[in-house]
Amino acid sequence: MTQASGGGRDAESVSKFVESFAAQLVEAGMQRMAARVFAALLASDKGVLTSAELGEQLRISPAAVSGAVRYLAQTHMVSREREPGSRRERYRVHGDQWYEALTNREAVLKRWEAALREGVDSLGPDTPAGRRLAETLAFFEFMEGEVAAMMERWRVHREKTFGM
Amino acid sequence: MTQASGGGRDAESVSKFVESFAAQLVEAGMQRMAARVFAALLASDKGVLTSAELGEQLRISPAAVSGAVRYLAQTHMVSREREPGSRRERYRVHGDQWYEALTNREAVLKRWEAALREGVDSLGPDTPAGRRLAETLAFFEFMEGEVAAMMERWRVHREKTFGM
DNA sequence: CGCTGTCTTCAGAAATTTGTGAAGTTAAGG
DNA sequence: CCTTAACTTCACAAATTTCTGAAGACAGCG
Repeated sequence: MTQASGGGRDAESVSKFVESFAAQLVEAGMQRMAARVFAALLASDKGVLTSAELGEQLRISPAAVSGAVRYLAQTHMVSREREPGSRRERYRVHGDQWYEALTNREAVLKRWEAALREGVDSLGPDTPAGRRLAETLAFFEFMEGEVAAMMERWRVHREKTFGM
Repeated sequence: MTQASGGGRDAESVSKFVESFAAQLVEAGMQRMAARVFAALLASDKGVLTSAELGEQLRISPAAVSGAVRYLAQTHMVSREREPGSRRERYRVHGDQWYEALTNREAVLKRWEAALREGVDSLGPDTPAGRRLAETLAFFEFMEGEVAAMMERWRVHREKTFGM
């Protein structure tokens, strides 16, 4: 049997969750196919699916899977594994790694900071606009440190709550 | 004179910063016009511009300004002010309010949490996938508290650094 | 060495998003 | 009230993005 009672793991329940969570991700700016693939992985039993499984479950072409997976791997939301002795590839969501990646807007922050620094510079640090930019810059610099500390606290909290 | 020496506030310096900062915002998912309008406000002397000024500086139609400003106001990145005794409207970036808004993904977080909760429920809390979703949910709940505390620390830090 | 399963790349069709001009709405000023 | 400045809404053209089928590349296997 695929599934029996109550809180079911039947195809429809899974699909319902996948689509609704993906919709949230899309709204937050993620590409649609990437979001759907990611949600499908999250909802899978092992946290691992092959390209074919993804394609079948989501009803999308191999090309779409390929594109989505490339994006997800680049942003470290999933990792790819070569199933040894086969040309199949498997994609895995690492459970605790992906939201760290989510927080890893670090690269993004760095670029924002660079743009702001240039702005302070070119508008002049003593102009009102320059001061405004400088304060914004300070905020991002502050954030960067805080986020790191926060993730550390999360790890501790996680151990306590979910055991290791 | 509009500007004299060195770190110039000439139209070109401003425009260069505006476009480059806007580009970063776009890359992070913001609509292009909204990003440009916002950057222009950030780089303005008073942090306030009228619709006409925005349109002229960015070379965009009133319709585009209107759309951008609506988005920015909805997300609390800027506030609108009726200039009293005139039909002009002015848009202001609040210097210290907008990045609080940036952090106010709270509404977003809430919706993610809702979707995850539904997922845990429908996949079953004792399935591997259910447990994975539950942990993710816990992460977001943890985040929500942390972000609030972090912003409080920023306010303190800000006072110290920039005076009150 | 050639066959075959699997992923990737590519060109183009389809859908979506974006920005504009023009018409519509609102309210200040005479 | 009527006029008119200022913002908003709307329909559409243009640009961009998205997804697919088909061809290509790569690597196991016989």
